[in-house]
Amino acid sequence: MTENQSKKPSKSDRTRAQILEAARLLFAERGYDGASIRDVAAHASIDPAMVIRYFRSKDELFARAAVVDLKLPALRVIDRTDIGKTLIRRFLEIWEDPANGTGMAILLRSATSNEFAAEKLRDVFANQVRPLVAAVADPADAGRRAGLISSQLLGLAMCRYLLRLPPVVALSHDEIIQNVGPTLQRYAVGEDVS
Amino acid sequence: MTENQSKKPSKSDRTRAQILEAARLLFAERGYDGASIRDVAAHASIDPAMVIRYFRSKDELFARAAVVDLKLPALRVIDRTDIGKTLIRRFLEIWEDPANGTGMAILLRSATSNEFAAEKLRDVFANQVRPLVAAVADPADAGRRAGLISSQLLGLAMCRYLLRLPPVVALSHDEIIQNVGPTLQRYAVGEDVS
DNA sequence: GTCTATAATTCGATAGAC
DNA sequence: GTCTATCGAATTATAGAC
Repeated sequence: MTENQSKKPSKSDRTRAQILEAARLLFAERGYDGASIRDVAAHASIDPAMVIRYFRSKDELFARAAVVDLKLPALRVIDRTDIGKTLIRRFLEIWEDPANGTGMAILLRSATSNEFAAEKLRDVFANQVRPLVAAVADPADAGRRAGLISSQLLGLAMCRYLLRLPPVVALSHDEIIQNVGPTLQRYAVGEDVS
Repeated sequence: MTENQSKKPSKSDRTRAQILEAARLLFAERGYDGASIRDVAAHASIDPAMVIRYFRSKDELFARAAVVDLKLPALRVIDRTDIGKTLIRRFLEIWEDPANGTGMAILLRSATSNEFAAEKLRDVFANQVRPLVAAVADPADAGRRAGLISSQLLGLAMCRYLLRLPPVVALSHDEIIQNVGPTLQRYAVGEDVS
């Protein structure tokens, strides 16, 4: 934070990056409790003490690893009549891209048993998903609509990428877009009730 | 298993039931890793050694606690035109009933980081959800349709009961039925693609 | 049937040599 | 900057007294 604001990729930086990469991989695969500092160190081929030296504690390491930027603002200028398909396409891009998909997997894998992860996931909803919905729908309904959209998308992620339910894993991108797109379209801009 | 097939609720049986009830509550709230045998014992007001004596191991205790019977076969004789609303109503009944809701919470809370829980949840899908869908839809499509239905229902459970996303918690039963019902209806018997 | 005492691991984190 | 050695706490599980 003090010295390296421009060029040199010092050895410290590379070691730190290696630790963080190993941590992201293991947290995404096994969750917070299932990935020990010793596991992370072994996967990064360094000593466990180095993990603490660079990140102070396991909690801080997890906090650095659990960073998500869905880059949804780029979707703001879209056609309201196609928002359902646009959302589900972006969802597939995010989850099947190594960087963003890993970030979401880290949060979702631990959110059921780790309050910090749960809070971070609620933050992603409040700061990234809901504002997008508010931009295309009545702001008064945005919370409820964004909640319904999130319920479908988190459930799909659970079944396809974490729980790996065979029939959901087997779905092609086109099948997902054709089936889930209309659901999201209705949740986002369809006529609502009471 | 050997002696008590009829009447007496012996002290053993009562102790065993107390342990199991405490375990179900804590597994549902904190997940497999978060609920220790010591926690369970303390909550049942007995000694930790008793938990092992009655259930042999933590794994076996979890297996006994993670029992789910959704009682979906009772839904088989329903109108195809109303299956969406019927399913979402049954979903709300299950999750907001202390017995069944706790069972599902136990599985879902741990399924992301515990392979046994994940396998049990896949079993519930294969043996309880999918057969119901196969009874009302083309059996050739049953897996895909049941997978889509599960993605919406598990996602709703995650957002409402585990993650507790505020806008989803705030939804009334009627709002959920009105919004999610049509989604499930289309997944169950709507025209499909590719 | 219940509890005390403890074995055997595993974990996160620290101290200090080099 | 990296590693060895280890501490202290928590865990599951066992042995045995009462």
